[in-house]
Amino acid sequence: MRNSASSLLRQQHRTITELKRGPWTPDEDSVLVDYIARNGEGNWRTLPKRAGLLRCGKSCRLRWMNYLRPSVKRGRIEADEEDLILRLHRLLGNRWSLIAGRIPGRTDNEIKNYWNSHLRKKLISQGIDPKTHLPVSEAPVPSLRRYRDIQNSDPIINGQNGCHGTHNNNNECLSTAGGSEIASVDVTLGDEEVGDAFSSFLNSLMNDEAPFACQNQAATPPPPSNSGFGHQEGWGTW
DNA sequence: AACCTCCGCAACCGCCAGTTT
DNA sequence: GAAACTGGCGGTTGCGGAGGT
Repeated sequence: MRNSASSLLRQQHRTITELKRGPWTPDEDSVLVDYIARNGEGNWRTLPKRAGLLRCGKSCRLRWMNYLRPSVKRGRIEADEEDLILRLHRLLGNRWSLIAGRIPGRTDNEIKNYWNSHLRKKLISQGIDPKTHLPVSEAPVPSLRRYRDIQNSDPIINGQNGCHGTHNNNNECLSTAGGSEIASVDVTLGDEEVGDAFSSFLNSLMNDEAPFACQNQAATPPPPSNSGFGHQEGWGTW
């Protein structure tokens, strides 16, 4: 315990005395880009030292992921992208990385910022609860029936716009289950049963079996990921 | 011109889950 | 099996610019 405490202190001391924070300079950007071009991504912890940057690995990763990657699309969010964000958020909630994975070139950070600064306010001004996507006058917790209505009325979710099956962690289509399964759940269930069914639906989302279409499957094979949902927004070297 | 407020966005923080030792 | 390490995620912060007074 004492070892880890002193290690932490050393780490903090190092952070305070050696590591740079705040906005990145063009010079730092080019060092990072050059390094990754030569050596590829990964090993973020040791990357700064090897690249000669006075940043923590986390900061380097964030800068690369959100700003420097060639696949990152800059500029304003288009109307169709906004529409897609709204629909995906209605289904997934604040699962920014999952949402970003379905919008080529956009990062989770960008979508999160756009949501918080634009879309959330837009919905509120329209009298819609940004959490439930329902009119504020309605019950805060969506029922399964309402959930089914959302799915049936949404071409992205109900599969009229591309694939609509289950996906694994690599964002590959596995089956045509998912949305249609949920949509076919008996809506005459009692409150508790509805709660259970809804919970299981949410669990399926937690396993990335989201019943919505992903339009970019073929063109954008995702990188392998060692964590739950995978980071699906890019397809460079991982 | 100076000050204030608001807004957008880059960056940071804390936590978690998966992997490695 | 436990601890340490690593990468990733979502929430939050704070800076800088724009616009208003």
